[in-house]
Amino acid sequence: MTQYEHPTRLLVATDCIIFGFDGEELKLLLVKRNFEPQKGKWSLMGGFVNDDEDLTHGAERILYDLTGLTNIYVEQIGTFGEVNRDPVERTISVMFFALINIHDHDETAVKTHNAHWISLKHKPNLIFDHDKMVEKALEHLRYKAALHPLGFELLPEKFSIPQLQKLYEAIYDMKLDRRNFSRKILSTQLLIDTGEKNEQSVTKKAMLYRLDEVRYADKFHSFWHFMPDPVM
Amino acid sequence: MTQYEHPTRLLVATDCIIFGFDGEELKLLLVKRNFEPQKGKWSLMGGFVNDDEDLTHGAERILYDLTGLTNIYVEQIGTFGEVNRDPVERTISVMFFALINIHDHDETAVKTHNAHWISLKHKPNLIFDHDKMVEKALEHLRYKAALHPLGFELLPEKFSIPQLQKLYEAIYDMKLDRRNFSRKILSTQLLIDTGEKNEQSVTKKAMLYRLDEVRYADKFHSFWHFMPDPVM
DNA sequence: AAATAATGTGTCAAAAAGACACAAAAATTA
DNA sequence: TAATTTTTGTGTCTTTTTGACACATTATTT
Repeated sequence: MTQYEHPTRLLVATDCIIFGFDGEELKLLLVKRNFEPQKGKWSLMGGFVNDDEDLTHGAERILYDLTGLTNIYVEQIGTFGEVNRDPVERTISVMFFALINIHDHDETAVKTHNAHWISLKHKPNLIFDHDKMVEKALEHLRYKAALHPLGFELLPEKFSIPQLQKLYEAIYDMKLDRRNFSRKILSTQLLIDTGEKNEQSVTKKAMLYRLDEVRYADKFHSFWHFMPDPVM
Repeated sequence: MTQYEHPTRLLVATDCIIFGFDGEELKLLLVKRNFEPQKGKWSLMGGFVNDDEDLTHGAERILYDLTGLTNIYVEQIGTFGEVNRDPVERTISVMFFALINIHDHDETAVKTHNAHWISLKHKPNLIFDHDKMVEKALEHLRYKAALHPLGFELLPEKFSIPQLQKLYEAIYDMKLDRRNFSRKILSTQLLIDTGEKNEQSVTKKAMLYRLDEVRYADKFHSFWHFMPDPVM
């Protein structure tokens, strides 16, 4: 047997929902399409899966093309396959969720693809079902960041606790108590004091920490019950 | 435009990982294949996605064929698409996770498909990457059942707290304290006392409860931090 | 009638979470 | 230059939740 008898073969694509954080707002890397179909409209970055290519490889290829980065935090978060989701031709799309440190990306590559970092709060409408994809990804981020310490993937190597708090406040769109936040974060023992201070700050300079990589890898899969219950 | 120019179109399948609980053990509904390829071997129930069929519809069709049930708890849990995962021909497989009350299924339909309920602990090796699929599904069940009250989907309409505890002990393969378990379950206020008792029991008959459907729907998405931290 | 097995409920101490206050650092302004 | 403002770091107190454990009840078996 070299082929199944089933008649239907479909286009398979990967679409990447790429999150970044600039210190204030949660952002998405979106593409303003300068090609058909839907030229001029906003969309996620995606591409078709090749014959000889694993799904994850396809996603990593796209992410590398667009950001110049490898070793990105990537997760598959689901597959959309409704018959009419793509008006041109039926396409199955596997969604990948990526978190990057926004300052690390290759700006030239981003420009080449006509991509832009857009604040989630000002996200334009996207083509096809890409809005639903973003929603799914955001839900996943909120779900997972409450249970695992993956927020660090969005921050620079050295960061302060107030910065981390701003990130969590951006993810959940809510205010947190500074003192309880700090206590909870420090109790995880995931942070190592660098001895340095954040010189960019306007007022009191905050202490900079870095992630304890060993402990992070070790504790990543243990639930940490971090955020208060999201009543979804 | 009626077609994209990209050359590669692939077979797309759905595979269903179906869990049931008999009061003692967690079970899987598996198929002993009486067709090629891999005739005689065990596998998950699956099928190719048709031209005019949504992914979820494909999964529900398979589940209905096999169990005679509709309104099953179903979730998409991921997509496997490695180039060589199916030795016959490259196939993308979208996995669906289903929880059913084992006593409700249609035995004739199950027999017709040469399917059997197999205890997870005695699961045989499955074809292709189906073992990895089961592992993924079990991980998902453990993850989700700790956070959402979805265990009830596996129980009959009326059930006792000790029955529920046995289910959780089967899912996590660990013993729980009876008194603390009961307290935590009752504090959710998801259970309604039916006033009846479990007459099948050999010794003291346990009180039977039923799910508060309204509260269940309402609270499903709020995290309930149910199990102790699984140190995965 | 005593022993056994399973069920229902209660107590107590430790840990975690939530609410809140005060002091220190660094820039701004009066 | 001194007071003011903003941001940061740390501590306390109370309430809630958790984990460990004991005892009484029900129904069957010996």
